[in-house]
Amino acid sequence: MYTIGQLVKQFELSRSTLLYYDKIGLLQPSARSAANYRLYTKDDLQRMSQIFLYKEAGLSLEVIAQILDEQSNQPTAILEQRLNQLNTEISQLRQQQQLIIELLGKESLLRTSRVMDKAQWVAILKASGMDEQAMKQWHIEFERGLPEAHQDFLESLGIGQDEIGKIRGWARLE
Amino acid sequence: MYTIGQLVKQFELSRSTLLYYDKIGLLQPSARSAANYRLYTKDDLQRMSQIFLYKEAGLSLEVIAQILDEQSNQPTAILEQRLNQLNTEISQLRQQQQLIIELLGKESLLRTSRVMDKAQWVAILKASGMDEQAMKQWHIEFERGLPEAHQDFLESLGIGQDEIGKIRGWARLE
DNA sequence: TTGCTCCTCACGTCACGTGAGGTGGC
DNA sequence: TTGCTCCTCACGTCACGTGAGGTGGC
Repeated sequence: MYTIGQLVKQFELSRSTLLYYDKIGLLQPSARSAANYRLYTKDDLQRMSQIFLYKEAGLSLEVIAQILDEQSNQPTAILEQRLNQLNTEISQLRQQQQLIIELLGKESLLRTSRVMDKAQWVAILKASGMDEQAMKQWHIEFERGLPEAHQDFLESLGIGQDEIGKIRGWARLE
Repeated sequence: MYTIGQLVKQFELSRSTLLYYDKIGLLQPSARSAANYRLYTKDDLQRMSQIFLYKEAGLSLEVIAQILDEQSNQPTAILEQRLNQLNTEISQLRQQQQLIIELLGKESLLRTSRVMDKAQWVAILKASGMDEQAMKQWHIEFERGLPEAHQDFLESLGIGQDEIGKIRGWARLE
């Protein structure tokens, strides 16, 4: 049996987090001491570590409760859904980055910031010995092997949807 | 003079958003009609479009208010800070992606998801004609031109910090 | 009178953090 | 008695969304 303070040390979380999980029914201690202290069993710890894992994947507590309490709903579908959501979230954040770069007047910051643009990327590929022909081939292979990731990568360079469409178009054809 | 409904149409936002901005003092209409309707002037619209822009960059309303009300605090520093914050946020989301991929048992989903790993990336580069030597050169150029982005890119492939350290190490030396 | 736009509260959200005020075991 | 860990409310957070109940202009 473990008290709330011992759980706090095991997993790195706060006392109020545990209180909250108890309140919403996500993790309720299996027993109470004579002095009304919360007492957690090993099973409770087990459940807590599951919760912790899914939280690291960014799932909401409501969804985590669903996974843990209804075996019917397999986690696979939910995780795949979260994966998709992550893609949209990341691309939104990248759009914010591109906007800020624009607002800042571009040139000065590109080297220290971690945002790349098309010109820089091409320059690096050329400097390492790639020619036009090889780059074309690279798009073709990228599109064939990982079409979604290809789209995503081009977006990350701040290339517009129209140009991305063109690139992917000829990459698919050849 | 524009009513709240007209603002709602101009910018695509909700009535309650405007009410909220009024309440917290971020955007208060310059006048009221006889019937106590909020009346916004062109200056108010101007301010609203500024707010909208900064919101798209992901700034909090509190920070936006600071930028708009105190000219002293130039937006540049704040925007650069947000840029850094975006980098950490994005890399956190990528870690969530990598974790989910692990949980899902990897293989099945890599093609449809947008997450790449090292092996796939190398395969594409090779298929487009790059050899070991050229890849080494590519790391060297990447490190020289955009060191931060290089780190970031390697992280996005799910490569561990230790291996990243090694790669960047020899890329800097040669 | 009927629609429509507008008004002002007040409460809910998500995952806790932060007191305030109090109790039990060494 | 002193520390320490624990307890139970209750209120705050951020950027709104959602009613409830009511008013003014065509």
